[in-house]
Amino acid sequence: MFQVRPQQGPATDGKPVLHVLLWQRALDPQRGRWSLPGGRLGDDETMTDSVRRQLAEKVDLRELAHLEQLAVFSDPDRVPGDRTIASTFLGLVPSPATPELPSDTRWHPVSDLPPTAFDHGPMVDHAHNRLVAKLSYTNIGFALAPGEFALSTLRDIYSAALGHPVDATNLQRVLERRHVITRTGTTARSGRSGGRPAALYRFADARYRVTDEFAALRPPG
Amino acid sequence: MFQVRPQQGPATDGKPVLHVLLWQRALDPQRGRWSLPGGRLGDDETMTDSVRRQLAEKVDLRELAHLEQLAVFSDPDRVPGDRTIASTFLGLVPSPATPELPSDTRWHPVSDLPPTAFDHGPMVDHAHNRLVAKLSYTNIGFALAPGEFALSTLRDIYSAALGHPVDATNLQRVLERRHVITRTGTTARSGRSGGRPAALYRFADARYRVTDEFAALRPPG
DNA sequence: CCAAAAGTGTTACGCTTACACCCATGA
DNA sequence: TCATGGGTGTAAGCGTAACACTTTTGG
Repeated sequence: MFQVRPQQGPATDGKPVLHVLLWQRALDPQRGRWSLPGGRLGDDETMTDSVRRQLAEKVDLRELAHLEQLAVFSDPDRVPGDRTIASTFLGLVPSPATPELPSDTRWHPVSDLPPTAFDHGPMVDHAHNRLVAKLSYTNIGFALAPGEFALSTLRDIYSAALGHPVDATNLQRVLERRHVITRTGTTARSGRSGGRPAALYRFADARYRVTDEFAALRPPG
Repeated sequence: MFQVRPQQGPATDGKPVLHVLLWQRALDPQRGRWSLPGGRLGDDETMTDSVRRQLAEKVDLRELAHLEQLAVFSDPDRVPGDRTIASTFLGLVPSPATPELPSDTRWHPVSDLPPTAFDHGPMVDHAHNRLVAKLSYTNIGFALAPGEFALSTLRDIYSAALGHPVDATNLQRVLERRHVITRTGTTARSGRSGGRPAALYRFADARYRVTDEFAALRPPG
């Protein structure tokens, strides 16, 4: 479960950074290490249903804008004890939301993960890679962005999720040409330091769609 | 399991076409329909091990040049009876090989599938889509091509797998620039109808590699 | 009037497709 | 020498990144 949120800590400038939701294990094995939310699959539920059920214990599911199956981790020794197979999912939470969290649960910057349990570190890496790729050729950004937003906000979100700077100008034209975002017609008020008020946009669809099979958002340089 | 092989049948010109290996069910449920090879996962085997074990019953595994996990199908009603979850794999067999097959097993053109069992039709579609995508940005072609080949042969293979015409000239330059293929230095003899002898190439690596994250092989037009 | 932020116009570049033209061989 | 297939050179198209310049607001 990923969300772009302001960087924590006193000495930081609150710049938006991609975070992942982790949960600290209270019991052995691997007590104290951080895990992805999850659990066992019930006999009569879809995997998706199961994931939603597991996540409901951690956050308010109304915040979940996208949920999608990713890879399966099936090494027989990936966890001690009985053999278990983990099917990972990509969940996305839009940016301004601040779901209440249980005390054992916390958002962590993906670029600075705490010690992770089992194979959950590689799982996060893999999911992040998929997110980066999908930002290029789908409209998946809708699940990270607010309902309406200024382009500079969207740039910050893409930049955080992709892990490299993004030019707002070019992002606008790319996403408009693909009909991924449209202007609402309204404009935001300008901030206290002045500046021209920004036009507001929204995503054209609130459902996952492949918009351009061969598109790319490249890092600068 | 995919392979590019000459089109079957009397009235065809033997043009290479992408085929998938299917197996005809002898027993109910769905007797007579065609299935992907597979079976249950043992307690102490990796999924990959399990797949290799299942496939060994159908073909000589030395022919298998690539094997990779794809999506999981987990709808509780996808098969009757006990709830089962299917994890699909992409297997590739190089082109000139002609593995011996059991009598209930046959190669079928992916563009003309027989009635398939359960959800195996969508599974084949999905695997084909992944193959097409990966031909663009990885060296996965090595697993469909012979050890050495003329460029026109490789063009036929790519064309069959992608499902659209491919220009041999451009394929050469694209794959050479990415260091996916290299010249062997030798040349093939020209066919009985004359023509300039073709230079022979081989794939630089015989292992799966992402060669260019943002590359594309587009259909003409 | 100045600083700050947003938006526009334009150029440059990389990668891919398209296609006309030249090369080598067998009959 | 002609037909056939292989190979080279080159141009065109498209999409994206880069960046200078203009517009609109607040102090």
